[in-house]
Amino acid sequence: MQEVSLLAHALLGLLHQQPRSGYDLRKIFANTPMGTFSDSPGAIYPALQRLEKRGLVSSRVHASSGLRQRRLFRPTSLGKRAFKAWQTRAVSSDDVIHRVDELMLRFSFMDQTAGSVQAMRFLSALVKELAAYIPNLRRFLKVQGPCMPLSGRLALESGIRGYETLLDWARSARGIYTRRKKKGARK
Amino acid sequence: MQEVSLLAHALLGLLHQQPRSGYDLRKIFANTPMGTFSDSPGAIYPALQRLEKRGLVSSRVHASSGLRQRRLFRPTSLGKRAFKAWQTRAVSSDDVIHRVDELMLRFSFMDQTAGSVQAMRFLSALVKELAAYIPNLRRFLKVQGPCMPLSGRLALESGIRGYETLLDWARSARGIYTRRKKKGARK
DNA sequence: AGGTTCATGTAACCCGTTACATGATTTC
DNA sequence: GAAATCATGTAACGGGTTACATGAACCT
Repeated sequence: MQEVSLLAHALLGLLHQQPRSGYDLRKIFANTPMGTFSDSPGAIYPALQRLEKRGLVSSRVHASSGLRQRRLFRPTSLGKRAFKAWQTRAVSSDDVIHRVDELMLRFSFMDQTAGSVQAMRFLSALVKELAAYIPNLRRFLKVQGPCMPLSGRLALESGIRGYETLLDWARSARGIYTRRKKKGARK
Repeated sequence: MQEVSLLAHALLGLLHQQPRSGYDLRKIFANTPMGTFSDSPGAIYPALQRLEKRGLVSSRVHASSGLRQRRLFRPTSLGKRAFKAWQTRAVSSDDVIHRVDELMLRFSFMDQTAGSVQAMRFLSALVKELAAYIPNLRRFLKVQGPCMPLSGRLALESGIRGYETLLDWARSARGIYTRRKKKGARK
């Protein structure tokens, strides 16, 4: 699949849950914690058009029973495959350094579309990369900190704590999947 | 000041520390934790040109003693004023929801350019907005969590923990400034 | 009848990405 | 003298932002 924007992946993920219109998607971005994405029509409608042009979603106008007409989108089988391929890509150190948002989006829809085995694999890879990266940041802070201004040092400390929190989260999330799997096997 | 991109603000902040060339700035983005910004020449050189066109930075070619020529940039007085105005803007709930990165960048250079009083003001406002916002997220998780897929719920939990970590950090950072100020006053 | 919400679009602009280009200087 | 690094740029492309536009259905 040709590269598709982060917003487009968010749309594709949401369409995996159920068919939705552009307006539905806008409301999600406007009213839920997924609101880190833009809810502007100028972002969403063109993104949906591009997805359709690339054959990743299909749409049909619904004008059911006196309601306003809505164009409902759903992923095609190509779209489903492409989405899963994107989700299950290897987690690189570059992802951790430059694209944490994308990683979290990939995980958000993981067990619906790729399954819990993939989710665990993902979390393990994330733990590994974070555990490798955080010491570099700590080392940088230790070496460079003394010659940095206070606010700069504190800002860096904030970033590091964010990564540490993410690492804690990833470990506990992995634990949840592990316990869940054992319980499933015991049945 | 007309709106200027986040990257441009990062450049302007770094130029407040000392005059630098485009290449210097690229190296900073390539080799330090400020690497969330792009180090590509196609981003940085045009951004510097725009800053110069708007009168926020000035540049002069240095060809000192057998070295390669470097174009050194420094903020103009207009640039300094604009940067400080940007840093000391009120912290809105919208900033906390959609532009945390920008908030952290604003803080990163705070005590060099706006002073520690502004830094404390900023941290207090940040604490206030975060303390107001986080319960909304917790509430959403409690209400919507049960009907969300596991990975979605966990992703949201991760986001909330990130905000909680940021709140903890902001409180402790404020404490550091407060103690520092008292100590300064005692002298 | 008039205002609000639903619902879908378009167009200009800005700017970051990617890739390419160029030449000088240092290093081996 | 070849390779790597220093140093600065340009051009095509993609896509998000902002603002505007349109009309149907619903509410009062």
